[in-house]
Amino acid sequence: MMELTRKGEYAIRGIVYLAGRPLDKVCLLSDIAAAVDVPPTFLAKIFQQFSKIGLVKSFRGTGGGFMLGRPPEKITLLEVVEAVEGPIVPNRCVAKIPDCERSNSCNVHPVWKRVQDEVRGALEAVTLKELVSEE
Amino acid sequence: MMELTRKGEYAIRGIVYLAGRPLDKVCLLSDIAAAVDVPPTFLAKIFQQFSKIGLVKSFRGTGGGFMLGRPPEKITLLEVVEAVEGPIVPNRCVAKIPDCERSNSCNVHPVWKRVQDEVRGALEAVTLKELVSEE
DNA sequence: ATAAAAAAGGATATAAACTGTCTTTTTAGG
DNA sequence: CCTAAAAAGACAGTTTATATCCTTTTTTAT
Repeated sequence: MMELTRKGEYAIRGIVYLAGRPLDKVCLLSDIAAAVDVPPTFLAKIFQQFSKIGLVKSFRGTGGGFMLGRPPEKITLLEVVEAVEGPIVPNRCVAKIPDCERSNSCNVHPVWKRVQDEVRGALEAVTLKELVSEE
Repeated sequence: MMELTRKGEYAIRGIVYLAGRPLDKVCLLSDIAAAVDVPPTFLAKIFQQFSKIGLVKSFRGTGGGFMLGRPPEKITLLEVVEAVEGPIVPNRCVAKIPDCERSNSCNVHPVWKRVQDEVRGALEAVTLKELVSEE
Protein backbone atom coordinates (compact mmCIF):
# COMPACT_ATOMS: atom_id res chain seq x y z
CA MET A 1 0.00 0.00 0.00
CA MET A 2 0.96 3.60 -0.57
CA GLU A 3 3.62 2.68 -3.03
CA LEU A 4 5.61 5.05 -5.16
CA THR A 5 5.34 4.06 -8.82
CA ARG A 6 8.25 3.48 -11.16
CA LYS A 7 7.57 6.85 -12.61
CA GLY A 8 8.09 8.48 -9.23
CA GLU A 9 11.22 6.49 -8.57
CA TYR A 10 12.62 7.38 -11.99
CA ALA A 11 11.71 11.02 -11.53
CA ILE A 12 13.68 11.23 -8.31
CA ARG A 13 16.67 9.43 -9.74
CA GLY A 14 16.72 11.65 -12.80
CA ILE A 15 16.43 14.99 -11.08
CA VAL A 16 18.80 14.07 -8.27
CA TYR A 17 21.35 13.11 -10.87
CA LEU A 18 20.84 16.45 -12.58
CA ALA A 19 21.25 18.23 -9.26
CA GLY A 20 24.59 16.51 -8.82
CA ARG A 21 25.97 17.77 -12.11
CA PRO A 22 27.48 21.23 -12.64
CA LEU A 23 24.43 23.46 -12.40
CA ASP A 24 25.23 25.64 -15.40
CA LYS A 25 25.72 22.68 -17.69
CA VAL A 26 22.98 21.37 -19.95
CA CYS A 27 22.58 17.63 -19.74
CA LEU A 28 21.33 15.40 -22.49
CA LEU A 29 18.28 13.41 -21.60
CA SER A 30 19.90 10.33 -23.08
CA ASP A 31 22.89 10.80 -20.80
CA ILE A 32 20.74 11.20 -17.72
CA ALA A 33 18.68 8.17 -18.64
CA ALA A 34 21.79 6.08 -19.13
CA ALA A 35 23.34 7.28 -15.88
CA VAL A 36 20.33 6.49 -13.72
CA ASP A 37 19.26 3.42 -15.65
CA VAL A 38 15.82 4.49 -16.80
CA PRO A 39 14.18 3.98 -20.21
CA PRO A 40 14.95 7.21 -22.11
CA THR A 41 11.50 7.55 -23.63
CA PHE A 42 9.91 7.23 -20.24
CA LEU A 43 12.27 9.70 -18.65
CA ALA A 44 11.48 12.11 -21.47
CA LYS A 45 7.84 12.21 -20.40
CA ILE A 46 8.86 12.78 -16.82
CA PHE A 47 11.16 15.66 -17.67
CA GLN A 48 8.44 17.21 -19.80
CA GLN A 49 6.32 17.37 -16.68
CA PHE A 50 9.20 18.83 -14.71
CA SER A 51 9.74 21.41 -17.40
CA LYS A 52 6.13 22.55 -17.43
CA ILE A 53 6.25 23.57 -13.80
CA GLY A 54 9.74 24.98 -13.92
CA LEU A 55 11.49 22.30 -11.92
CA VAL A 56 13.90 22.00 -14.84
CA LYS A 57 14.69 24.22 -17.79
CA SER A 58 14.78 22.61 -21.19
CA PHE A 59 16.66 23.62 -24.33
CA ARG A 60 15.87 22.26 -27.72
CA GLY A 61 18.02 21.70 -30.74
CA THR A 62 21.69 20.99 -31.06
CA GLY A 63 23.48 21.45 -27.76
CA GLY A 64 20.14 21.31 -26.02
CA GLY A 65 19.16 19.33 -22.97
CA PHE A 66 18.11 20.01 -19.40
CA MET A 67 19.21 22.11 -16.47
CA LEU A 68 17.84 22.42 -13.00
CA GLY A 69 15.23 25.16 -12.87
CA ARG A 70 16.27 26.34 -9.42
CA PRO A 71 19.22 25.72 -7.09
CA PRO A 72 19.00 22.25 -5.55
CA GLU A 73 18.43 23.57 -2.05
CA LYS A 74 15.27 25.27 -3.31
CA ILE A 75 13.66 22.11 -4.68
CA THR A 76 12.00 19.76 -2.23
CA LEU A 77 11.39 16.07 -2.64
CA LEU A 78 7.70 16.78 -2.19
CA GLU A 79 7.65 18.95 -5.29
CA VAL A 80 9.40 16.30 -7.33
CA VAL A 81 7.09 13.53 -6.22
CA GLU A 82 3.90 15.53 -6.61
CA ALA A 83 5.02 16.74 -10.04
CA VAL A 84 4.73 13.24 -11.44
CA GLU A 85 2.47 11.40 -9.02
CA GLY A 86 -0.03 14.10 -8.24
CA PRO A 87 -0.93 15.25 -4.76
CA ILE A 88 -0.32 13.10 -1.70
CA VAL A 89 -3.75 11.73 -0.89
CA PRO A 90 -3.80 8.73 1.44
CA ASN A 91 -7.56 8.59 1.17
CA ARG A 92 -10.12 10.26 -1.07
CA CYS A 93 -11.62 12.00 1.90
CA VAL A 94 -8.57 14.23 2.24
CA ALA A 95 -8.36 15.14 -1.44
CA LYS A 96 -8.94 18.73 -2.49
CA ILE A 97 -12.29 17.74 -3.87
CA PRO A 98 -13.24 14.92 -1.50
CA ASP A 99 -15.79 12.42 -2.72
CA CYS A 100 -16.88 11.48 0.77
CA GLU A 101 -19.71 13.46 2.30
CA ARG A 102 -19.50 12.14 5.83
CA SER A 103 -16.07 13.64 6.45
CA ASN A 104 -17.53 15.70 9.25
CA SER A 105 -18.97 12.84 11.20
CA CYS A 106 -16.30 10.30 10.28
CA ASN A 107 -13.77 9.51 12.97
CA VAL A 108 -11.27 8.11 10.50
CA HIS A 109 -11.04 11.32 8.56
CA PRO A 110 -8.68 13.15 10.97
CA VAL A 111 -6.37 10.14 10.90
CA TRP A 112 -5.97 10.36 7.16
CA LYS A 113 -5.49 14.08 7.44
CA ARG A 114 -2.70 13.46 9.87
CA VAL A 115 -1.09 10.84 7.66
CA GLN A 116 -1.26 13.24 4.76
CA ASP A 117 0.37 16.01 6.78
CA GLU A 118 3.14 13.80 8.07
CA VAL A 119 4.04 12.40 4.69
CA ARG A 120 4.00 15.82 3.09
CA GLY A 121 6.08 17.17 5.93
CA ALA A 122 8.68 14.46 5.66
CA LEU A 123 9.06 14.96 1.93
CA GLU A 124 9.02 18.73 2.13
CA ALA A 125 11.82 18.74 4.67
CA VAL A 126 14.24 17.24 2.18
CA THR A 127 15.79 19.17 -0.68
CA LEU A 128 17.67 17.93 -3.70
CA LYS A 129 20.85 19.32 -2.20
CA GLU A 130 20.66 16.81 0.61
CA LEU A 131 19.97 14.01 -1.82
CA VAL A 132 22.98 14.27 -4.08
CA SER A 133 25.64 11.93 -2.78
CA GLU A 134 28.87 13.74 -2.03
CA GLU A 135 32.07 11.75 -2.11
CA MET B 1 -0.24 9.03 -4.85
CA MET B 2 -0.31 6.75 -1.82
CA GLU B 3 -3.99 6.17 -2.08
CA LEU B 4 -6.03 3.72 -0.09
CA THR B 5 -8.01 1.46 -2.38
CA ARG B 6 -11.73 0.87 -2.23
CA LYS B 7 -10.98 -2.42 -0.59
CA GLY B 8 -9.17 -0.66 2.23
CA GLU B 9 -11.92 1.88 2.63
CA TYR B 10 -14.57 -0.86 2.70
CA ALA B 11 -12.54 -2.89 5.15
CA ILE B 12 -12.40 -0.03 7.61
CA ARG B 13 -16.07 0.78 7.26
CA GLY B 14 -17.04 -2.82 7.75
CA ILE B 15 -14.97 -3.58 10.81
CA VAL B 16 -15.69 -0.24 12.45
CA TYR B 17 -19.37 -0.96 12.05
CA LEU B 18 -18.87 -4.35 13.63
CA ALA B 19 -16.96 -2.77 16.48
CA GLY B 20 -19.93 -0.50 17.12
CA ARG B 21 -22.37 -3.35 17.52
CA PRO B 22 -22.87 -5.39 20.68
CA LEU B 23 -19.64 -7.36 20.88
CA ASP B 24 -21.21 -10.69 21.73
CA LYS B 25 -23.66 -10.54 18.87
CA VAL B 26 -23.03 -12.31 15.59
CA CYS B 27 -23.64 -10.05 12.60
CA LEU B 28 -24.68 -11.16 9.18
CA LEU B 29 -22.34 -10.14 6.42
CA SER B 30 -25.29 -9.00 4.37
CA ASP B 31 -26.40 -6.72 7.19
CA ILE B 32 -22.96 -5.20 7.58
CA ALA B 33 -22.65 -4.68 3.84
CA ALA B 34 -26.00 -2.97 3.69
CA ALA B 35 -25.24 -0.78 6.71
CA VAL B 36 -21.94 0.50 5.37
CA ASP B 37 -22.97 0.55 1.71
CA VAL B 38 -20.47 -1.91 0.28
CA PRO B 39 -21.05 -4.67 -2.30
CA PRO B 40 -21.72 -7.79 -0.20
CA THR B 41 -19.63 -10.11 -2.34
CA PHE B 42 -16.69 -7.77 -2.10
CA LEU B 43 -17.06 -7.37 1.64
CA ALA B 44 -17.16 -11.14 1.94
CA LYS B 45 -13.66 -11.39 0.53
CA ILE B 46 -12.47 -8.73 2.91
CA PHE B 47 -13.94 -10.44 5.96
CA GLN B 48 -12.41 -13.71 4.88
CA GLN B 49 -9.03 -12.04 5.11
CA PHE B 50 -9.91 -10.61 8.50
CA SER B 51 -10.99 -14.01 9.66
CA LYS B 52 -7.76 -15.71 8.63
CA ILE B 53 -5.69 -13.50 10.90
CA GLY B 54 -8.18 -13.46 13.75
CA LEU B 55 -9.33 -9.89 13.44
CA VAL B 56 -12.84 -11.27 13.30
CA LYS B 57 -14.36 -14.61 14.23
CA SER B 58 -16.65 -16.21 11.70
CA PHE B 59 -19.48 -18.69 12.18
CA ARG B 60 -20.91 -20.71 9.35
CA GLY B 61 -24.34 -22.07 8.79
CA THR B 62 -27.66 -20.99 10.17
CA GLY B 63 -27.29 -18.28 12.76
CA GLY B 64 -23.77 -17.69 11.53
CA GLY B 65 -22.04 -14.44 10.81
CA PHE B 66 -19.17 -12.41 12.18
CA MET B 67 -17.95 -11.13 15.52
CA LEU B 68 -14.96 -9.03 16.40
CA GLY B 69 -12.00 -11.26 17.18
CA ARG B 70 -10.71 -9.04 19.97
CA PRO B 71 -12.05 -6.09 21.94
CA PRO B 72 -12.08 -2.94 19.80
CA GLU B 73 -9.43 -1.22 21.89
CA LYS B 74 -7.05 -4.04 21.03
CA ILE B 75 -7.37 -3.68 17.26
CA THR B 76 -5.44 -0.90 15.57
CA LEU B 77 -6.23 0.78 12.30
CA LEU B 78 -2.82 -0.32 11.08
CA GLU B 79 -3.77 -3.97 11.48
CA VAL B 80 -6.99 -3.47 9.60
CA VAL B 81 -5.35 -1.65 6.73
CA GLU B 82 -2.42 -4.01 6.42
CA ALA B 83 -4.74 -7.00 6.57
CA VAL B 84 -6.25 -6.09 3.23
CA GLU B 85 -3.70 -3.81 1.60
CA GLY B 86 -0.52 -5.51 2.63
CA PRO B 87 2.36 -3.82 4.41
CA ILE B 88 2.84 -0.07 4.31
CA VAL B 89 5.62 0.37 1.78
CA PRO B 90 6.03 3.87 0.39
CA ASN B 91 8.89 2.69 -1.79
CA ARG B 92 10.25 -0.72 -2.73
CA CYS B 93 13.51 0.07 -1.01
CA VAL B 94 11.85 -0.10 2.40
CA ALA B 95 10.03 -3.37 1.77
CA LYS B 96 10.97 -6.44 3.76
CA ILE B 97 12.67 -7.86 0.71
CA PRO B 98 13.86 -4.68 -0.97
CA ASP B 99 14.54 -4.86 -4.68
CA CYS B 100 17.00 -1.99 -4.59
CA GLU B 101 20.62 -2.79 -3.94
CA ARG B 102 21.91 0.72 -3.47
CA SER B 103 19.91 1.28 -0.28
CA ASN B 104 23.13 1.77 1.61
CA SER B 105 24.50 4.52 -0.58
CA CYS B 106 21.13 6.08 -1.45
CA ASN B 107 20.29 9.30 0.33
CA VAL B 108 16.59 8.98 -0.41
CA HIS B 109 16.30 5.68 1.38
CA PRO B 110 16.19 7.11 4.94
CA VAL B 111 13.43 9.49 3.84
CA TRP B 112 11.22 6.63 2.74
CA LYS B 113 12.04 4.80 5.93
CA ARG B 114 10.90 7.81 7.88
CA VAL B 115 7.70 8.13 5.85
CA GLN B 116 7.00 4.48 6.46
CA ASP B 117 7.54 4.84 10.19
CA GLU B 118 5.35 7.90 10.47
CA VAL B 119 2.46 6.42 8.55
CA ARG B 120 2.63 3.20 10.49
CA GLY B 121 2.83 5.14 13.72
CA ALA B 122 -0.17 7.28 12.90
CA LEU B 123 -2.29 4.25 12.04
CA GLU B 124 -1.07 2.18 14.94
CA ALA B 125 -2.00 4.89 17.41
CA VAL B 126 -5.67 4.55 16.56
CA THR B 127 -7.86 1.69 17.73
CA LEU B 128 -11.30 0.65 16.59
CA LYS B 129 -12.68 1.86 19.88
CA GLU B 130 -11.79 5.41 18.98
CA LEU B 131 -13.29 5.03 15.55
CA VAL B 132 -16.81 4.01 16.45
CA SER B 133 -18.95 7.10 16.56
CA GLU B 134 -20.64 7.55 19.90
CA GLU B 135 -23.77 9.57 20.00
C1' DA C 1 18.96 27.59 -46.85
C1' DT C 2 19.56 23.24 -45.32
C1' DA C 3 20.58 19.53 -42.42
C1' DA C 4 21.09 17.72 -38.01
C1' DA C 5 20.20 17.59 -33.07
C1' DA C 6 17.21 17.47 -29.47
C1' DA C 7 13.01 18.12 -26.89
C1' DA C 8 7.60 18.22 -27.27
C1' DG C 9 3.52 16.01 -28.17
C1' DG C 10 0.42 12.39 -29.46
C1' DA C 11 -0.98 7.71 -30.36
C1' DT C 12 -0.58 3.15 -29.29
C1' DA C 13 0.41 -1.46 -26.88
C1' DT C 14 1.02 -4.63 -23.14
C1' DA C 15 0.70 -5.96 -18.50
C1' DA C 16 -0.76 -5.51 -13.95
C1' DA C 17 -3.91 -4.12 -10.43
C1' DC C 18 -8.40 -2.92 -8.99
C1' DT C 19 -13.28 -3.85 -8.44
C1' DG C 20 -16.17 -6.58 -8.53
C1' DT C 21 -19.51 -11.10 -9.77
C1' DC C 22 -20.74 -15.97 -9.98
C1' DT C 23 -20.59 -20.72 -8.79
C1' DT C 24 -19.51 -24.42 -5.94
C1' DT C 25 -18.20 -26.23 -1.51
C1' DT C 26 -18.16 -26.60 3.38
C1' DT C 27 -20.27 -26.09 7.90
C1' DA C 28 -23.96 -25.68 11.25
C1' DG C 29 -28.77 -25.74 12.94
C1' DG C 30 -33.52 -27.25 12.88
C1' DC D 1 -32.50 -33.97 5.05
C1' DC D 2 -33.07 -29.09 4.16
C1' DT D 3 -31.85 -24.51 4.73
C1' DA D 4 -28.79 -20.69 6.08
C1' DA D 5 -24.50 -18.79 5.89
C1' DA D 6 -19.59 -18.32 5.22
C1' DA D 7 -15.31 -20.19 2.43
C1' DA D 8 -13.05 -20.83 -1.70
C1' DG D 9 -12.02 -20.44 -6.39
C1' DA D 10 -12.71 -18.93 -11.11
C1' DC D 11 -13.78 -15.35 -14.03
C1' DA D 12 -14.53 -10.66 -16.22
C1' DG D 13 -14.56 -5.62 -17.03
C1' DT D 14 -12.25 -1.42 -16.06
C1' DT D 15 -8.56 1.35 -14.90
C1' DT D 16 -3.75 2.41 -14.10
C1' DA D 17 1.07 1.58 -14.89
C1' DT D 18 4.80 1.06 -17.94
C1' DA D 19 6.46 1.79 -21.46
C1' DT D 20 7.44 2.50 -27.02
C1' DC D 21 7.03 4.70 -31.44
C1' DC D 22 6.26 8.33 -34.60
C1' DT D 23 5.67 12.97 -35.97
C1' DT D 24 6.29 17.81 -35.08
C1' DT D 25 8.62 21.80 -33.45
C1' DT D 26 12.57 24.36 -32.15
C1' DT D 27 17.32 25.48 -32.29
C1' DT D 28 21.99 25.29 -33.85
C1' DA D 29 25.68 24.44 -37.06
C1' DT D 30 27.25 24.09 -41.75
